[in-house]
Amino acid sequence: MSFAPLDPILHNQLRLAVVSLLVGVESAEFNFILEKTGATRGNLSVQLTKLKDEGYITITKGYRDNYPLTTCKLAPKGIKAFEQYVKAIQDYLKP
Amino acid sequence: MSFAPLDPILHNQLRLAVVSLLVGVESAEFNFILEKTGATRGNLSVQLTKLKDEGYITITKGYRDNYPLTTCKLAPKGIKAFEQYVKAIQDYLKP
DNA sequence: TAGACTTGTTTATGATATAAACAACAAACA
DNA sequence: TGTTTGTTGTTTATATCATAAACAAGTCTA
Repeated sequence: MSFAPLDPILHNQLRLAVVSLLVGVESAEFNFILEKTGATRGNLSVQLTKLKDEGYITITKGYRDNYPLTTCKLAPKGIKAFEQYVKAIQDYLKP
Repeated sequence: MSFAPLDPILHNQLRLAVVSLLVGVESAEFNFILEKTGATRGNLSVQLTKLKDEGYITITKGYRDNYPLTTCKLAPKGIKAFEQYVKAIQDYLKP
């Protein structure tokens, strides 16, 4: 096999976008990610949960101005997985 | 949306590997692709058909030494799509 | 001619992605 | 006050997709 396997958790447009976003920042709020990715709330909620379940991100729930506030932060496992994914997909991109 | 959409036809490990392989060569036989990608015959058959239906590759069926011989070649549409995909996914890989 | 091999296709099913529907609470307004 | 609109997310229903197992059609060989 000349092609490294691609982490199926990251090989999804929205999840990859989320992790890519988080790599650049300390943390990000639900609505910020929503806007940057253009996703629907439902889809984003599902994919954030998946990333959390996988240990790629941590999710903190709080309140601000009386409204729920969900904050996401990349976990070490997520960082490693992202770096690994970036390395792996290079094999596919330059023939 | 800060992230360009990723062509769903190419955003699949096996199909991306196939197209990536084909970019480098004039054409490739079924078994060659099979070996290079490590896929199963069934899965490869399905994904090649999908790439053909999309107009990304052409498939030529013939015989060699009395056995069926399936040969694949990248079509112009496939080349463009691949270049576009490579460009698009860069947004996701460097934060 | 029976059995094993080659080359691929079809199909069955389990997983996945996504949007629609829902929920819980807050604020505005009548 | 109470009802209606807005905010922030979650749950669920469905349609699609990826994959391997089963199948098919022909070939070789003993």
